[in-house]
Amino acid sequence: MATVHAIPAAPAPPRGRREAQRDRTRVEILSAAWVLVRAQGLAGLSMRDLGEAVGMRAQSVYSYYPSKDAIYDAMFRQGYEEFDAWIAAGADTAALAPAARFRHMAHRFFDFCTTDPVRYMLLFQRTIPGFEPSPGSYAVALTVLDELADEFAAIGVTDPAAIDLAIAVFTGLTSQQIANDPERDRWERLVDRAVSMLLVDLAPHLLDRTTPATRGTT
Amino acid sequence: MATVHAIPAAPAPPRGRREAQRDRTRVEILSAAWVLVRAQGLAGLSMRDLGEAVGMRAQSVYSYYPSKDAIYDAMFRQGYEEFDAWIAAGADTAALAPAARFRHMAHRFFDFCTTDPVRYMLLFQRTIPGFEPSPGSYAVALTVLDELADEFAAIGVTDPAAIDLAIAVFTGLTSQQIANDPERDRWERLVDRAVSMLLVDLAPHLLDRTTPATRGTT
DNA sequence: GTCTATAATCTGATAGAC
DNA sequence: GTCTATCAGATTATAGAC
Repeated sequence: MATVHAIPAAPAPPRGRREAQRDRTRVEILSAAWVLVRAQGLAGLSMRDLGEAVGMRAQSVYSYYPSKDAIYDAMFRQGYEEFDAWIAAGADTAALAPAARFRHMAHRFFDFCTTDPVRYMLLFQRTIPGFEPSPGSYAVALTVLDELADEFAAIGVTDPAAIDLAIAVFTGLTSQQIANDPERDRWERLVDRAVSMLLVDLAPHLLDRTTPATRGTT
Repeated sequence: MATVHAIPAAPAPPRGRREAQRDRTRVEILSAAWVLVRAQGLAGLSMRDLGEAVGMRAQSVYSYYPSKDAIYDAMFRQGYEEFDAWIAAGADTAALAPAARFRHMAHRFFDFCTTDPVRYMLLFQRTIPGFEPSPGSYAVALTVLDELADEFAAIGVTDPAAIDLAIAVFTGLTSQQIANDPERDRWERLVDRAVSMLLVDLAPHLLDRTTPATRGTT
């Protein structure tokens, strides 16, 4: 219902102390929402608990977010902004050879997902009942995924199907790890092997020199 | 902890008409639960709706299942029994060459999952709030997964890590398909490519027919 | 075996006082 | 901006009549 003109990842700077305080509270609420959701599951978030967690009545939360879905939406957006930051943080691997860089990226992606399974579910699965991201937040998601595609391009992989395949492989490993062995590393140990396997298929030119093809090293 | 001797998939036969009718009603309730869950999501199941769907009051459902979790548990078990039947139905591919059989199996697995996304979530993801399968149902799941491992063994793949990797790849493709492109085939089209890729890694001997095998024989 | 009645609790959300 | 009060409903589950 509200005007959804907000351009992705471009929050207007607060205009005064009032607005600054308000933004701070919004951030605090969002942060509390993440804590609750990690403890009770994505669908288990309730406005009551959320209010209590920030020292308010549930009703007061509505002064900051107009609905529960708006909170999910803000979490979705924030999650993708974190994913964006994650991508940017990988820039320091630009010096690595493409194959090594790909391997590095794979491990980092796996870590990004498994360190916060709930965030992973919110961003990459459709597990939440009636929630659909707003156009604005979805636009952020698409932008970030485009940047991920750029990362693939940087190591010479531009075929969209190849990128889909690679992402599917890593999300598959991730979700198996989260669902079936959350405390250990049964699938994490397969990341290297998956990388080698993928390289053969989608970037064989990267292997034409000295082919290390290490398997199973952690 | 409990005696896990209970042999999966061996319900005692009903002892009389009374019990037969009761079992029929239980089946009817379960079937209605699947319908509801497909429409409203796994977590959206309510006893009210379920009762209404079978022409009862919600309270009467408790005469057949002692709790909502018991219904989830029965669905979990039934899902794995269907998966078991799915495996058995693949026996007619025994005549195929191993690589072709593997390919066939991959496509069938993808179909099994995508034709009922909710079942897929219940069986292979941990998306449901507070539900844990009972020891009995979990034993069924383990048995069926063992049979799946036997299928891999039949085409010469016995390394547990290799099986984990293959399953992760196919569940990854599946869940991407379900979450991001439910009406079309963006990831389904990648199944063949994934199969080829996997074969190179985990069963190269199946591809060595035309080249001098210098890797050593079995 | 199904019902009515109801407990006990949770939910998201709104109105309006201060 | 936070509160009280409250709506209007949902939920699972139990007790006991018939």
